[in-house]
Amino acid sequence: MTYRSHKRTVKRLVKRVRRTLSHEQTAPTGAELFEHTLVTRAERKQRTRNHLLESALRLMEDGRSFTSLGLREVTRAAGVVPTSFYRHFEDMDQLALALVEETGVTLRRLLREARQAGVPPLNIIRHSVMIYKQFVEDHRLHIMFMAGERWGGSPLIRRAIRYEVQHFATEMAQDLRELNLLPALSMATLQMICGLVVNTMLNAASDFLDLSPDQPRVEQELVENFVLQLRVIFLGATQWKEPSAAKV
Amino acid sequence: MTYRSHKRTVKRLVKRVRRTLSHEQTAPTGAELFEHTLVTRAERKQRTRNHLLESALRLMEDGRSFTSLGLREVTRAAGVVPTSFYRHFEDMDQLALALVEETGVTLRRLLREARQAGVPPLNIIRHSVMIYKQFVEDHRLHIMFMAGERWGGSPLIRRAIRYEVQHFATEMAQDLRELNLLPALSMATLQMICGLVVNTMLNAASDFLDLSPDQPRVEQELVENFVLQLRVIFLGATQWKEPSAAKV
DNA sequence: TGTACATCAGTGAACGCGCGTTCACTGATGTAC
DNA sequence: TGTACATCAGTGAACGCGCGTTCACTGATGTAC
Repeated sequence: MTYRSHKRTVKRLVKRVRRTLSHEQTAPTGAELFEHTLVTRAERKQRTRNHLLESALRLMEDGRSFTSLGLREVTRAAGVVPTSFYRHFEDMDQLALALVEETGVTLRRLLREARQAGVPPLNIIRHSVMIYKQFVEDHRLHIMFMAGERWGGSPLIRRAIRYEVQHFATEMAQDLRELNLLPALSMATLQMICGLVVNTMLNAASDFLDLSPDQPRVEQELVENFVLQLRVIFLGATQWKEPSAAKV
Repeated sequence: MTYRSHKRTVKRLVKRVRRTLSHEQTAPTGAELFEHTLVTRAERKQRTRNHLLESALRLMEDGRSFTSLGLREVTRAAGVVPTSFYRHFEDMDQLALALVEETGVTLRRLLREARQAGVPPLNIIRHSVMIYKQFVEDHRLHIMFMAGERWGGSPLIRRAIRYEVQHFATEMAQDLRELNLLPALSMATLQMICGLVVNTMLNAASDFLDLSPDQPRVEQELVENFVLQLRVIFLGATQWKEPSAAKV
């Protein structure tokens, strides 16, 4: 079905080329031919949508906030006309929510990979920090967006991000429970501690990402500081005594 | 000198009123008379400047970011004409820096007051949290601004805020050292821990301020969570063993 | 004390610009037969 | 396979609007004598 359509599209383009050659109208470019013959309409729509999302992220790359982005600016960067935007999102807020969603998926992938890798043999915290640092660098735009709009964005965006962060902390708590790393702690306490850990992670991520790449010395200090902070937290966690009669 | 000037100003205004009465020109309003006779030019300039700063803060009250504020918007809220802005700040960034400065002063006041009050007799952490919560509510606009622009604002603003926060953490570390609450820890370690504490404080502040005032239940949970997180940190701190050969 | 002059916080008109959104449109892709 | 028609992603012109910034100005305040 789709294949047939493609064949016909090609034929039509060939006709257009012939028309062009004889009448000197604008010919389809090579890229145009390539595009048209390779993908369905739905796929192309999806691709434009992704361009919009990517463009928004890239515009924030050097520290600008999402709120300061303009709709026209984003479409310009994505290479489409402003009105095209409305084929994909109702307004900029909806685009932001899509970005939050994407970031949430990314974060969950981090946990899933950690789960599959299992507990590293020794030096758990430093090992995890290095993996996390790599992860943050691999997804710097998403993480920057999330960390930056976490407290700064519109209330709508903020709530969506808070939800994702909470979700992440909960999943982390469940993992800790299953790995039996802190067997003495109740689920509520694990959750509280994971909240603290996640906040510390996000702060550290912002610090990493604000670094210019030519400061290995400062970077090393940040990593060290981050490792030590997590050690303090987990040291506190291992020493934690649950109150005999829990309130909640 | 100034007093004399005032007397003359009053006389001139009286003349103006007489002129008005006889020629039906616009008369100075009561407020105008009041203002003019009460303050010097420098004081009035300072007052307008404060109005600008306050207006900017108030516009951010329901969650908008500083970056999204317009110069005209701020002057409108302050009750002056847009061009007046330039008598006080070069641009919006400079106004933001003034706000950061103000917030820094405010934060230092918090520490000073804590220092004068001394160590509370028992339940140090919960006691401190309650004082801190009150403080955050008393200076909600400044704290909101700082917490919100901390990661979200322009690089310039972000750097200024980071500086203030670091300063605050350092001062806190010195206080802990002087109070001898954690005698086993080196200054570097104290600083690292205070960094963690300050981050946790700012996160908690953002949580407090995002609450609508009719959620006492959620508020209570937030306070509780905050107390527990600080306990974990300080529990970890008391158990901390400095490495035998410190690197830094 | 009064007078003549300087300062400068705040005014108001004007500018060019990019914004978000509307609308009717184009023409490749998709579907029915 | 070909034909006739429907769909709909992307276009391009147009709109009214608020923005930041410039400029020459006003007139109360401040100063010198």
